[in-house]
Amino acid sequence: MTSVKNISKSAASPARGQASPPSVEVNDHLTEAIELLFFGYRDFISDPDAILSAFEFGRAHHRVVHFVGRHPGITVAELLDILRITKQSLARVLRQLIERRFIEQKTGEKDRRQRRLYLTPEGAELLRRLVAPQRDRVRKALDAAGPGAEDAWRKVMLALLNEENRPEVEHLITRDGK
Amino acid sequence: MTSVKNISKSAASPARGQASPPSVEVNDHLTEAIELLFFGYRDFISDPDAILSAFEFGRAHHRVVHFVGRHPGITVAELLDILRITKQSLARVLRQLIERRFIEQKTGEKDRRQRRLYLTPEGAELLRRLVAPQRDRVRKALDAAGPGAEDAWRKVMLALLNEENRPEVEHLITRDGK
DNA sequence: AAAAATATGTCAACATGGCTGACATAAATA
DNA sequence: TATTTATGTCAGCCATGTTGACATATTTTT
Repeated sequence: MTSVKNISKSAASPARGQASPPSVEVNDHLTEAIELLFFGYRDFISDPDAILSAFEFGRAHHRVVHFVGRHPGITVAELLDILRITKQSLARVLRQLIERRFIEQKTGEKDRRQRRLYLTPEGAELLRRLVAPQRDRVRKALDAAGPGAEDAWRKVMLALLNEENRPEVEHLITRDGK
Repeated sequence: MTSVKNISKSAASPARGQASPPSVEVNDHLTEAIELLFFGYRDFISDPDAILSAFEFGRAHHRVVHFVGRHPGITVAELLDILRITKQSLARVLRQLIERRFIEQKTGEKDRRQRRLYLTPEGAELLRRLVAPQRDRVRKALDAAGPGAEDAWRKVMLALLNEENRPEVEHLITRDGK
């Protein structure tokens, strides 16, 4: 039996590193921050995966369900703008979500070319289950970091965005209806 | 000519949302934080992609180059622990990086079964180019958020980690040599 | 010394979710 | 009426994850 099996160790033990000190990379706070983002995001998206696999869905489905839940009646074009993927990529997961009745389409009232997207009750329930562990995680992290940390954290996260995306994202996350 | 082309809009205009107010999702600070992570990470990894594509490399290569650069002499098993992928997945990108002389292997001195990994000068140069925009981005974000924001941000990011990974990551990002 | 465990590599097949290109339809707009 | 827009769809490609099986060299255990 091989020791390094075909699985990534479930709770990876610390790399028992004999690795010698770095050559090219300096160990400054910036590099540490880069890795915090990498590891933080990795863990952040880990919770929903187990839930999704029970439905035979993937992260792509998660994203669609999330943003349709946040923006009921969103059009396909708007969703594409948020996700930054092609309509063909979206179509694949969207079709599955519609077939399995997690999302429904309604023809736009003003513009009947549009297919406005809504969560069904099942879709809303799925979203609740997906979002719960992420909310927990964020709440605990903000609590643990102490009062005032939230403001600073948000400022940094917003400032990480590409300049040109900042207005959009500020609008999206506050969802002030436009 | 279709209006929603086969490309994700380069600098997506704000979703010109007629979307009605949310039903299931409450618009609290936690949900906003979740989306900040999503959008923040999305932009954060966007810079290196252009550079990588010029080399016909992908994000998988980036991750390998990054962690080999940070931990010269790292073993394959250790790298697998960090990346949490299978050795078959790693093998594919590692082979390419070795063939094209961005990474080299040296048989372990103590344990001759090990293949310790090092960046070649070309690999180190590639890493520098990949990391530069990310460092810039983080530095600007921390500056923009004002003094003291860095500490709070780091605390939150660390607290976002799975409990069991926290010691490992703290060790990795500070790389205090074990 | 022989047996077992470990570190690594490799082949083959498959799944997910990106991508491009081409084309189709219905509805709105010029 | 002609064009543009919003959406959908087919076909195929690519990157990067997965599992399972097996091979080789080396170290460790018995």
